[in-house]
Amino acid sequence: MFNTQIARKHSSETRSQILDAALALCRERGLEAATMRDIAKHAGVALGAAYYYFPSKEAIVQVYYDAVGDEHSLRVQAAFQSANLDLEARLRAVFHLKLEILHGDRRLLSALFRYTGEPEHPLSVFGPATRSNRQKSIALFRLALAGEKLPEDLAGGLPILLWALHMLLLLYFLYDDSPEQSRTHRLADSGISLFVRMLTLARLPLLKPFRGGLFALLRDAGLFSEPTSPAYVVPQEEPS
Amino acid sequence: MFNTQIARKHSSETRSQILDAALALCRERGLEAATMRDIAKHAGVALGAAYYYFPSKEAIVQVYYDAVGDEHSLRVQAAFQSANLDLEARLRAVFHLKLEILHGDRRLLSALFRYTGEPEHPLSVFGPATRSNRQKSIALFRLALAGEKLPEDLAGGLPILLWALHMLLLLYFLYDDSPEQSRTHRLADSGISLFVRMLTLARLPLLKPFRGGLFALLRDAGLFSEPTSPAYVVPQEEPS
DNA sequence: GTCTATACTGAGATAGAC
DNA sequence: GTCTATCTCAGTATAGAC
Repeated sequence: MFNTQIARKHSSETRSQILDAALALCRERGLEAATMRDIAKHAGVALGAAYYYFPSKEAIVQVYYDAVGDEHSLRVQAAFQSANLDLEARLRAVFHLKLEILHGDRRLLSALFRYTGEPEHPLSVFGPATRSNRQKSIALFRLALAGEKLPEDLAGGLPILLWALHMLLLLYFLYDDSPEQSRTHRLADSGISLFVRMLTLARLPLLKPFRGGLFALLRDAGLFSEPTSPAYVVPQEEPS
Repeated sequence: MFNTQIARKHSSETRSQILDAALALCRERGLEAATMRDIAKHAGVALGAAYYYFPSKEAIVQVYYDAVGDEHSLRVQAAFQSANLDLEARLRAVFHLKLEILHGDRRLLSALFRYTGEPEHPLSVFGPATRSNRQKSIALFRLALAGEKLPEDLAGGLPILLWALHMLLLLYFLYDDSPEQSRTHRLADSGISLFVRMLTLARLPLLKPFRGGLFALLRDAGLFSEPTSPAYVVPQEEPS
């Protein structure tokens, strides 16, 4: 599998030319329709060069997936540092920044969703091969919740639950034909608002049976048990 | 697109030989790995014959999708007629019968999920082209809820919500490596139990703000508004 | 190590003979 | 209705220029 560390060995700009051409073509016409030959042609290189840098079309999607995650981490951290936000505002930042990054990339996102039903595939967003992408994303939700006083099970589980809901939102985003996907943004806001209210409600003893039932269900589903390296919080930028 | 009505024009058994071979191969090795050439060979016909009956490989998946839906409708109706079940038992029947039908077909199901992120694709389970499959499935959940006294918005929305949850369960099913996917079955039971309890809770006036918020959210998401032909209840078997 | 040119393979899909 | 031959094109392989 391609990974970004190898990139440094290649001195020229050829790689990014190919990547740019690939992403542009995929944005325009989707992954299927963007052939490696077209990509190479648009990048001004031979077919072999494209395959030299990206062993397959999927490798390009992988790089895109990683890049989106990194960009999201950077922007969320910047937002959290630049202002003292409350829980709702932090969650809104996480969701809307993601949507902003993906704005215009719905066809690329479609390409990624394609492997969702194939657990063994290296690009399955729920599969073992993308665990580190997932962990980085979950860490952002954990960061958003960091200020809250929560019982341990919730503190461990809610970030994963939020991540899962955010994946559902991205699916909604793909189907959202409103201008600029404004419906998706509104849905995110309503959902976050409801989530925050429920979090308050969940502390009421009256709702214990409900809360217990729901979270037992999520725990059974494994939603609360994605293994995490305890020390991991947020991806660090390597000094170049 | 292929549809089952055309089938009658083809007199021979060739079609079902091809279909059987195709489904067997796809169950065994997945859609990608099952080539049309292999399918034709296993069915004992030439490549051209396979394409004569199924204009594309996707057409085979389409036929499978339709067949699963029809089989599910038949079994659910049979279960509901053979005994007087309460709500929880009816919902269990709908969920477990679906899982039984799909048992052993996880690779085929994977193939179907592949198009979930492509709204325009004829096989997208959320797309306009599969609306009738969806309506048939939603009708079964409506049937399961039929005995309950519900406010109008819930009566309209809950079947769609249950259908959406059932799709999530199928995704879980694909990732469930427990023997015979027993975890999925248990999760279905817990989820149904919780759903029924929540339905009771939702009637308490105390929870009005919560219920209002959640259902407003789902309505905004469009989950409650999939257009339905009012007269439609359950697919009828055409007398042959 | 970086890249070009070109030919090969395998698979979906089609045309036309019978 | 069925077969054989063929087309197209993604992806691969390779040989070699620099």
